Amino acid sequence: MEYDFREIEAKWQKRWREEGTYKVTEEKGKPKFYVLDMFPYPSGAGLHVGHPLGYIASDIYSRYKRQKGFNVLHPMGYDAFGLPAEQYAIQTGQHPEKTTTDNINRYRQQLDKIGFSFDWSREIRTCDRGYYKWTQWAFEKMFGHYYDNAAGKAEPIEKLIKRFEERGTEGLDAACTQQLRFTAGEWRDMDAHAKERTLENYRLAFRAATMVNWCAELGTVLANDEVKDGLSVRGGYPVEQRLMQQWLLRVTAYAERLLEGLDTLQWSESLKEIQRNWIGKSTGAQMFFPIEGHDDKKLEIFTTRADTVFGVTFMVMAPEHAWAREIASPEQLPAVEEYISQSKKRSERERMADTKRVSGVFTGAYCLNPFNGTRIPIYLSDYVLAGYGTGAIMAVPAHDSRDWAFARHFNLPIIPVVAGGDLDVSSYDAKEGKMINSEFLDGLDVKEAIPAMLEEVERRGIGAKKVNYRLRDAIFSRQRYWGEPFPVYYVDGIPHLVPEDKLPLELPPIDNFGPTADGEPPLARVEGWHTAEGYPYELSTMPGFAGSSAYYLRYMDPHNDKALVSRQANEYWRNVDLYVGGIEHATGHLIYSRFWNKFLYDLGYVCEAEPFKKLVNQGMIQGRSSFVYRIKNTDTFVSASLKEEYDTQEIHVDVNIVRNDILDIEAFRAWRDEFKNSEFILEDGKYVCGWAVEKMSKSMFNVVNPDNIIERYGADTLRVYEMFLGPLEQSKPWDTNGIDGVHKFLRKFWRLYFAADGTLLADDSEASPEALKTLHKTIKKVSEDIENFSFNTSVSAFMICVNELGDAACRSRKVLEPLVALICPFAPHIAEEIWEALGMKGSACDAPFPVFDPKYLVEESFEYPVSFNGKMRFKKRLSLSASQEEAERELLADPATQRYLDGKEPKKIVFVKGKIINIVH
RNA sequence: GCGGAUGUGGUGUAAUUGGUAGCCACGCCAGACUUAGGAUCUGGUGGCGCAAGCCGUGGGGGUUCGAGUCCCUUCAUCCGCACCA
Repeated sequence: MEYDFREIEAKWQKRWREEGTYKVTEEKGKPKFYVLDMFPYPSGAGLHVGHPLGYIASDIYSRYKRQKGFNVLHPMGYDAFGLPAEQYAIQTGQHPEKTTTDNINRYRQQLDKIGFSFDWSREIRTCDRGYYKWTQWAFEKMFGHYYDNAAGKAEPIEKLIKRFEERGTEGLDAACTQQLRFTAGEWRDMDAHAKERTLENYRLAFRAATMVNWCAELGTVLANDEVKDGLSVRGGYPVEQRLMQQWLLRVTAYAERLLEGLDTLQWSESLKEIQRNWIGKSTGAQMFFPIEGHDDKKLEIFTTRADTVFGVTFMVMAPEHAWAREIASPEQLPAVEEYISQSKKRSERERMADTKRVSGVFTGAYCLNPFNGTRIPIYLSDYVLAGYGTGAIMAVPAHDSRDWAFARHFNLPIIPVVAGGDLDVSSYDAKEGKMINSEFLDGLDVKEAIPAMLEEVERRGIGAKKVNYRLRDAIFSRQRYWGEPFPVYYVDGIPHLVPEDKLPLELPPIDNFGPTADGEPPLARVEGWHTAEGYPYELSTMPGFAGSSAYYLRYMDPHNDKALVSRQANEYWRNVDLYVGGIEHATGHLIYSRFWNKFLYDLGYVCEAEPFKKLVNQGMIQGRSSFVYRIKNTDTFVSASLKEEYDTQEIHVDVNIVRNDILDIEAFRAWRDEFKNSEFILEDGKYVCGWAVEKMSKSMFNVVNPDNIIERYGADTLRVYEMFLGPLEQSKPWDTNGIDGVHKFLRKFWRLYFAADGTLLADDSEASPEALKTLHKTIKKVSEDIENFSFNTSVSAFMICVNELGDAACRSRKVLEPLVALICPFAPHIAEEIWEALGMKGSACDAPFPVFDPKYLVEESFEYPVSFNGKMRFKKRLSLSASQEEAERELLADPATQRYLDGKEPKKIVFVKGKIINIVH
């Protein structure tokens, strides 16, 4: 009986489904382990072989942990709201709900064939009303809270209102959009609109008019992480800056905690670094520079280099700065107006595109250096951003390259205050060297001068130490249909929440998905999109990241209609022990869900401050495209290594009709009509294709579908091969060449247990020491590899194991039984089948994972290398019990040693761990 | 510009963490078998050389008895941020 993977895999997948093998419940006293994959967005194209890579790795780890005795939560679901389904709906008129359901069904079929140990009873879909109820609920909680910096946590907005009534803003330290100052009396005098506007300055979910990334083509705004190089990530359409009233989440309130929390996480350094850069903390000072002729105004700036204040030769304000017109001198005002309107016209994209161009205008106004009273001219320039710091800087051209370029362009003085560098060539930006021209700082090192100056700034009352973050609040509304509706209605323009017991506010059906004629979001088309009293609901919907921000919590308790997650379930499962997914979510989902979790943590709904303890980023699977070379203007194709002799054109060819770079010529002729009369110039009777690594996509004809692989080789082969391909975290091209090796390995594995006629070979004979050694060597290696996510090397270890046991004709159950349990995480179907054939109890996936016993690896003698002057010459076998002196004596007596020493005396013999390694002579 | 990662045979990769470079596979070569296959099995396969041997981990330098691994420098590729003061 040969290894019939088709029958075996169908049989076990059916049994797992029917018996609910992978269903888990909370079990007090049994240690839990939560393994999560980033759930997929079910696109219309289905899965290609790259998608399951991370799922296979996490499945191996889940199965391993399960065999190690853990209660493993390993769920799966779908991130089902989002733009592509809606774009498709606009093009075809098909309702996103239908296409999404179709796609999900297709995904599920594909996933099921791979043999995952998901507990599907916990499946969630972000577009289900029972799910998005809790997305809306969390939003309402954010609306109802503000962030108290003094308390270091979110607090109910009622507390803030009470405070305003009693003391106004006095002593308030809260996260906000703008620093406001008002008294209790002023608060009481505000009308309802003013009060709400004031509260929205503090709410964690709030409305504000902000510059947003507007994508006209998609008809919606996008978050910063949804835009790349001025184009939308989805679709690649141009994005422009626009001032719009939007809902936002005050993510910045948590900037410091998001940063600090990183130190507690087992994430890759590179990913943590990406998040640190995105949060962009910088420590420095805010300082006030008096403006000449405006006694009531001091120009506020932020700097990280307070030490260079004696090198300030001009000031720069962003063109959008509130005082830009006010301080301009009458002579300069027209030029200032002109510059402001010009830079308004330039989009963010243009500003990004020519960062080298220097532009600006003198305002005619002057500041006074608060340290030495020097008059400093104030300029406007768009290299200063309105949205960061205070929108104004002190310029130190000697030590900042942008200030240097500006000074050169406008012929402004450049005063060095740190020794070093050649200021005729460039500025000297390094934070090292001795201070000069700086009065009391002279002679100090920069590293000493910075803190000394900060002290001095505070002592003289010129400013204060200040921390700035680059992180921005997340824009939370999308002018689209296929997303969570905001549970918000407006009374006289003031937002009110849909009562919690009325949630969810369901997404109404619709049949035209485009924006309305006057540019309103699609929900404006819905008749009756208002409360019973007739108050209109919010028209925009929530962005894609809303539904994915707390989904890991919902898996803990997916059917609960009283809470997002019950306290009991949350306290058992706590947080995700292992999260596997792509690095592309570094500045999106992985920031938002940490924020979301910390917010719920502050409110006491969850018991862990961080959602994902350990995170592994699987690499991207790229495509490996194949090419044929057509001689221009002919139907003749020339084999790859001969192509230089002709004038050829490179054409992508479907990788599925190429094997080991050899083209299937008949299949090629049949592939497309235009190739049916092709002629070929061969080499060695074969047509060899060229190849290149490219993104896996239909247009490159390099998409490989897992269903085809499974059909031909089986799911176990696919699983093992995907792991064998290389290190999990590394990006690599998919190359179906080589899969035969893995498939051959599984067949060899099968033949360890079954003769050609299907009879079981395993018997009760004693295991040979060699076989036991092989087994335990493999257990050791595989266990260590799984813990280190080094699955490719464990596959190699299995291959060596099978080769050795095959050569030794090992039949002992003492070796063959543990081996099944060992391979089960990788190839569960074949393992179950053999487990059953061996007559073992229960299921292989519940079998205890074999434990390594070092006693089987103990040897009496050891082979070690002998090198001379570091050059390896021969190997020698030595008794392990020998002392170093004995070993040395025996080594020197060896004729081979004498030969290499060639009569010379050894100067030194180097021993490491009792082994002789090197003889120096 | 700043930050991070990577660089090893024809290909994917491995290397006991400073100790025999190339494990395990793919491919290729030779052979066996055969109901001729996209089958199976055996042997070989880093380069140069008939050989002893020499050379080899992007390049150059260093530390060390010994370097793919550590340090300096340089080049290339990929990723993230980007006028963030």
